[in-house]
Amino acid sequence: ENIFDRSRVAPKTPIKNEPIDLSKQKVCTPERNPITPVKIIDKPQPDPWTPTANLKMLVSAASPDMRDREKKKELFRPIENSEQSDTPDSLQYDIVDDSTVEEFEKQRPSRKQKSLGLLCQKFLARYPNYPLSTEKTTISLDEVASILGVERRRIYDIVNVLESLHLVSRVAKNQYCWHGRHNLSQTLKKLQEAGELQYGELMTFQHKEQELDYKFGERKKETLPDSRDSPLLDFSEPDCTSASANSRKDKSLRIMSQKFVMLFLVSKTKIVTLDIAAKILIEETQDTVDHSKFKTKVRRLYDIANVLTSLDLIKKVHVTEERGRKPAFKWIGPVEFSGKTGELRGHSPTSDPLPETQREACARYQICATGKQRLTRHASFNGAQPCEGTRRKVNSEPNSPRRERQDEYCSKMINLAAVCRQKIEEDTRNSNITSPFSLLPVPGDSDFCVNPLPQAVFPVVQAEVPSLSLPIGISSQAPHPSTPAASKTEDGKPALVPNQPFLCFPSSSLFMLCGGLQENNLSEALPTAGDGGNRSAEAQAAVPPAVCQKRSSHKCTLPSSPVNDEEPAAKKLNMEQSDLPLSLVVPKKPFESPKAESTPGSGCPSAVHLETYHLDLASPAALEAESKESTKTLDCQEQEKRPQNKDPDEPLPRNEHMPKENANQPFQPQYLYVQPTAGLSSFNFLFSANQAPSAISLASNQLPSLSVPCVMVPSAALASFPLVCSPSFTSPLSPVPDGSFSASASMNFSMSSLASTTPVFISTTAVVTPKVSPAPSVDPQQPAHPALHLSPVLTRSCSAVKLDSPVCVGHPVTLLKLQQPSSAPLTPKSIRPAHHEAFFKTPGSLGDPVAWKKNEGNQTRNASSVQRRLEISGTSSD
DNA sequence: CACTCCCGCCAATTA
DNA sequence: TAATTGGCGGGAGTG
Repeated sequence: ENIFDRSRVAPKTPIKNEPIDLSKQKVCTPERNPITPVKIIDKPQPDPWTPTANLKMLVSAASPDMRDREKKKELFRPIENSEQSDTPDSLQYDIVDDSTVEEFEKQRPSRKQKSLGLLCQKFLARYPNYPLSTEKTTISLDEVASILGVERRRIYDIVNVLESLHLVSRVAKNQYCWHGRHNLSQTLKKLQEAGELQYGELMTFQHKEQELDYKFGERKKETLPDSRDSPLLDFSEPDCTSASANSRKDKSLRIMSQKFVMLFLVSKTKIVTLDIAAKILIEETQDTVDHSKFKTKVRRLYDIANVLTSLDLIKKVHVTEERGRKPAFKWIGPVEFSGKTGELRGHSPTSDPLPETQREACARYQICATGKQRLTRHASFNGAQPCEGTRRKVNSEPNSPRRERQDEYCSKMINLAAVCRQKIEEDTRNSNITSPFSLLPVPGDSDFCVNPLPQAVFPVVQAEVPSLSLPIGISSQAPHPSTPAASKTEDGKPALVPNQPFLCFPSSSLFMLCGGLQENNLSEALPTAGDGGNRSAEAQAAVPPAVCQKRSSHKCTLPSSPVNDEEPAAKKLNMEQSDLPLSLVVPKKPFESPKAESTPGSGCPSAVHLETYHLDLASPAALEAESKESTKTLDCQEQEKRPQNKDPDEPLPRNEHMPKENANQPFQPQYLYVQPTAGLSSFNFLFSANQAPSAISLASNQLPSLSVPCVMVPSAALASFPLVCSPSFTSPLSPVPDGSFSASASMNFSMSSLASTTPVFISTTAVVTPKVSPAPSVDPQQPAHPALHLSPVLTRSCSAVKLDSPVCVGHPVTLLKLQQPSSAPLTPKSIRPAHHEAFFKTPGSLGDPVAWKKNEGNQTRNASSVQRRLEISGTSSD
């Protein structure tokens, strides 16, 4: 009875505005019913009708005893604390109020009232977000359960999630210690780092999926724990952790919660769809996932999501895909603090609200290959290690040791990739080729904008996909391996193009690239793949930068890493290795490594490299590279200046802008290429929007020719080359020196020639060209018109772009199609990007030695039939 | 009908 | 062995 009364009273009393809550609670609690207030809310209504209501009544009645005892003890404290210190969350309180209100309104016990989210809010309302450091608040499960009027089981659900974020820790049986959000930022940071490592590594490595899959299937959770879980979990807080916690084996809910959070932190878009998350979290995966298992996973994710929502870390959104809308959650909590590992910001979650953070997160590229094929792996870390800033905690070990984990990761990644791929495929098929873009067009919300798939999870996937799809359409042709080209990609391995930052992947139908990739990884990986001879030293230089970026972006940024890079560079992209596979080239981000130095090739190139580095993340760099290659000549001239400037400046500038790392990371360019079935035939380039590391300080100077990040896929059959520029470009940006990609940049491309036949798309929004017809009539030779010039600006700008929008959204896309006569993809191997100019050539066009050769002349691009070259540079050529 | 997700059985762990 | 934890999935509420 008391309860009821109170309920009425209480609810209102605590009105939100004031600090009320605290006071309320205190007030109430102290005396007799400490608890009541909360419960009250619920009870009032339920009582009468529901069967359960009766139970609850009973419970509540009974509970008082317990409550009293404990409450007196502890309850007060929390409350007090809360009052004092924090800035309590208004939310919680508010919520309470609301609930109360609702109660009145409805009297039913509606299911909603019993939701885990609401329960969690009530739970959280009891404790201060930022409790005084000195006091520890202990939480008694029984007590809380009785107070809140729910079964213990539910409390476990809440506590487990909170524990995963270290908001609480288990002290003993039935006892948890409330830590509040003081350590939340640290925890998130760690999770982010862990997530990057995991996923990042995955990306880099790939094993045969199959094998992995099997293995993984077994292991499941455990894997996680290794790398990150333990750390996360473990890391103790000063206050209360108890040892006991450790003992527990993996608790799936906790682990799932962490993984789920990691997905958000790693995701560029910060949006994760439930189904994707579920798939990723299911070890086994891939296609086969059992339906039932999937359902179960989704249920759990809802549980977790409800708690996270109560914490205001995520919110529900809907992502509209082609097919329809899907439930998804968007991260609204602090984003990245990551940059500075060392620093923890303590409580202030918001530490970095800025884009930077995002960028950072994004920074590295991730690449996923899905489908049967495998991912190409790159060894990421090797190179990376040096950089390590972030990872440190994660891996204590050196690279090698962790194979297992890696494997695991790989598997996960694979799964993810597979999932994405499936979707993509489906989508594409369904919709058809063209559609993809259309999909993209997102309007406004960022949330929504995202593309269906990937979006949520990995940024990469998301945005890109759609765009990619286009190409697919094109694909009509069969793939053919076309080019023998220079590249040597070995089997499926990705190859890197030396000068440029590209990766070639062999066959797989789909590739996902995420911005962050580190060059390092690539590079390393590449080598394995086959580095073949291409690597030109020069090019290498360029590459290296990328490496740095990757991991720790921060550190890396610098130059040192570059050295390593070289190797990678060597790799080239030839993709042909396999047959059809498409090759993707990912531009590396050249982050700036100073080292770029001037490299060898022509002076220009070096400059370019540098730029890229800056961009590093940003794919832009890649673009540049390509462009360089192709066009290099042209651009060079212009750019030369820049380069020159750059060189000297580069280093500095970067610094300025970016605080390096941050900048770097931030952008991750993400590319996704999906090979249409046919796809191979054509060459597709994808530029990611994001990528550009805006942050990067690409100074204009730097910009070398192109720093656009691109992905090239050669498709033999298709003659066409589709180019896609990621939205980023499109973005408005004017030429921001900084790195933003300005529209202008896009403009830069000189596509004019292309225009007619070749379809070029530039749109801010996603444009789809479905048809790009493949073969276009375009003449390859045509003129070079096609050449694109990317102005330096672009590159720069690119970087900037990334911020917000993830790719998906409105990025404008530009597609260029070029014919490629030959299937041979290009292999820039030799590339040296040196040129100032950025040249984009298609393989075919390669013919021009000019550009290419510029660097060395050696390149053999014979194979390719590139006919067109794109110049990207401001005006130039053409 | 699809999406959510509550509820509580029951197994695994602990005490 | 009893209690605590927590995986799991049926199936109900909601829109």
